Amino acid sequence: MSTLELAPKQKRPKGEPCCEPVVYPEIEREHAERMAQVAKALGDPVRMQLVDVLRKHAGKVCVCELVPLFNLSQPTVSHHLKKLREAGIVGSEREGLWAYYYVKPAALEEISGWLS
Amino acid sequence: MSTLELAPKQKRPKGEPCCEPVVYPEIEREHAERMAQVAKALGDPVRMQLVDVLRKHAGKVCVCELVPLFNLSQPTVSHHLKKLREAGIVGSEREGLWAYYYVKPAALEEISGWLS
DNA sequence: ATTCCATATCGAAGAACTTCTATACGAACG
DNA sequence: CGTTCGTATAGAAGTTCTTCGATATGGAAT
Repeated sequence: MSTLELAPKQKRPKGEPCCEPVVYPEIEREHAERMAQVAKALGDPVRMQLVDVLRKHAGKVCVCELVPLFNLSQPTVSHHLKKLREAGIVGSEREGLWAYYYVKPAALEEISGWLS
Repeated sequence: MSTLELAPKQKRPKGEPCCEPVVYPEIEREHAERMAQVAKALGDPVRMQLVDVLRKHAGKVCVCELVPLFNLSQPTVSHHLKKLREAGIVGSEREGLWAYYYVKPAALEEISGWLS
């Protein structure tokens, strides 16, 4: 998409289109879709706070500690964690009865780099 | 949504305590909601590419140049631009028949800072 | 004035999301 | 074994999203 150039505006031609034809940025499409997937996963206040807690903790956090942070049922928190896992933002491990979640920083690096 | 107060963990009736020491959130609910709103607006590939185009051009871009970038109807692109405007990510100006959109960098700074 | 043009809004269809309750699963305890 | 506990999944209800075609809006040109 960096090679994309937008034509300057011209006076309105009678029967012709308003703008020059523009090349679709195919190369950047996968990039945008990957970042949009991550952004979408972060686009919920509950998941945003879940990620923040996991990030600040810089280690694994038990689900049983995450559930009481919200006025939500345990299955709902589990659902949000699953969404974050599907987006590649977090990973999880089982230890006996308990499940521990942690942030996978690589998933956030692409969008973070794009934003800055 | 929860105010993110941490309830004390209940330990298992028998055996070891359920979890590691409690983790406290470092971002407030309103902060998370604001950033989630921006992330949600970016959580669509079309809007992600729209913002990318506007950012790379570092100026105002006519809607008529944005529409042919996508295989979407003009009302759909207009709808996505409206979502970005509602999230504070872009602004728009009218000049005669044409509408020009531009990025408002401040909206991206908060989430950008949080990510890095 | 009237017609044309670029954009925004409306209304609807179908998909996806968030949340719940109920339940299933697997590990640990007795 | 059966029970209990922490977690995940299933199914359903209600809401929100994405997209379209149709139409409205308002500036510009004839």
